[in-house]
Amino acid sequence: MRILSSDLKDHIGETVHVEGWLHKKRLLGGLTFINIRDRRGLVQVVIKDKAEVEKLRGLQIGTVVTIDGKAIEEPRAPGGAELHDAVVTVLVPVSEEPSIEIDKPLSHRPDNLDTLFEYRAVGLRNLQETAIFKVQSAITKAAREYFYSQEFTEIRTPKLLAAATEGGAEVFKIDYFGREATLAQSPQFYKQIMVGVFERVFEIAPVYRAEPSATTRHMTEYISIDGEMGFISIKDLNEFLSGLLNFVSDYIWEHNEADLKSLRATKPVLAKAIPEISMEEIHKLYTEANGESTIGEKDLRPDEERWICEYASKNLGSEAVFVTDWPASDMKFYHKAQADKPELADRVDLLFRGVEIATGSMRENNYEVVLKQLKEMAGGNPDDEGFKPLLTAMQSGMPTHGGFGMGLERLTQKFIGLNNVKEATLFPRDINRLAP
RNA sequence: GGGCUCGUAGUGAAGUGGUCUAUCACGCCUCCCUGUCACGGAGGAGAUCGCCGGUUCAAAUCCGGUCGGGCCCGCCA
Repeated sequence: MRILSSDLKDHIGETVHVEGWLHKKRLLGGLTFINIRDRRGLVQVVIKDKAEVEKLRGLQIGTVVTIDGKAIEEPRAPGGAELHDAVVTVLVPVSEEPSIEIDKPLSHRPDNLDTLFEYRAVGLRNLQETAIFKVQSAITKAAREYFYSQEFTEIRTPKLLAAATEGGAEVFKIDYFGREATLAQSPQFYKQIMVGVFERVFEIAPVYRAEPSATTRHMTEYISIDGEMGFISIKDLNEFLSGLLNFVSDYIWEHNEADLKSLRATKPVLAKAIPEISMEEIHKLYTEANGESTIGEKDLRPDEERWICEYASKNLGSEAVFVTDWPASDMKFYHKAQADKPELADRVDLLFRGVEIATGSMRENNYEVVLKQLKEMAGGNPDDEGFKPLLTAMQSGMPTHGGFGMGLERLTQKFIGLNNVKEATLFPRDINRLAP
């Protein structure tokens, strides 16, 4: 029966069977140490029999082996236990040396990212890389748990669409049996429609954006954590996002502390209720502090986003901050303007450690108003098959509702402290990269 | 789309006109080594310095083009 690396200490004195990948060889003459990697981590094997060592001659890291040996308690071994009197069986020999190292940390310098991604198939076996994606897996799990705890229903919506509808970002056009189709930029309309069904829904799925952006925070395909809920106000939305971010942070630091520490991540300081600052106020503060005026601008500059996060960290006790009161002139047709201040949109952006990780807003739920906004703000045709389902839902009874989209990779990047969002992506897609 | 910047063994780096027949580290190969865990030691193989053209007695190094990256801005998650 196979024993996993982390269970070795429970089998001291027994002869056990281990299966995994050769991860490291250290030959000291009469004594050889090898590390075997399995899904839990590494197990150290000590081999004295030269004939057993010879079985591994010429074989590279990655070779798939089984080891039968005696589990020994040994304080000098990592984890306090190791295997002795090992019998090695090579299951899959590997003679090609890896193009990129997998037993030492890989370079994440911006100039070297291309190499990092080029050799992803083997480079991801590097335990430092693995740690990033174990954390990401935990983030996804935590987010999902939080949604369920708040009575959300998980949904799946199509990514192949008839037409570009949402507006804003560029869309990918593809050939669909001779017709033109597009790839979804977001599940926006579908999740709103589903509020009429389930009241609270979420989806964690890829979205596609054909923007020719070449920055450390953009990709053409990324995972969007989308939530949408009915019978709420913008305050409820902020409260939910505060709860979500705090829950995820606490969860990963409880369950993945070793991974996070190995990546030199620090646990973020987050206010239970993440502080809110209006865009106007941020412009004012930034202008006062930096002498460069951004007053009146309809968006935050990237540098402003970084600065306000520093500010919030120092003065408001939170490394995340909400940006509220966005100008209505820039809002999308399905957004809702503030009831008492129609020049402002009921929208909020969540900034975390210098970047925007989520955008949320209240949606216009009045059919007549949505219809008007669609025509006037988006120049859209209500009879377009892309708009019809949403409008039908509006006609069929939609409560006040709102929701958000959050970038999983950006969230991962910021929790860990990676420089580029692509480092938090197994196989990143950007304007230049379509493989591996 | 605009601006800036980089390209040297499998990987990461040094070298900014001549002694470069290109240096170092990791990895790889051979040998030594009984407590390694970024093991240590001795030796070895591996690079037409992204590509094309130009300047020069002489180019990895200077210039032009080209291809491929990266960073910032716009836009966004």
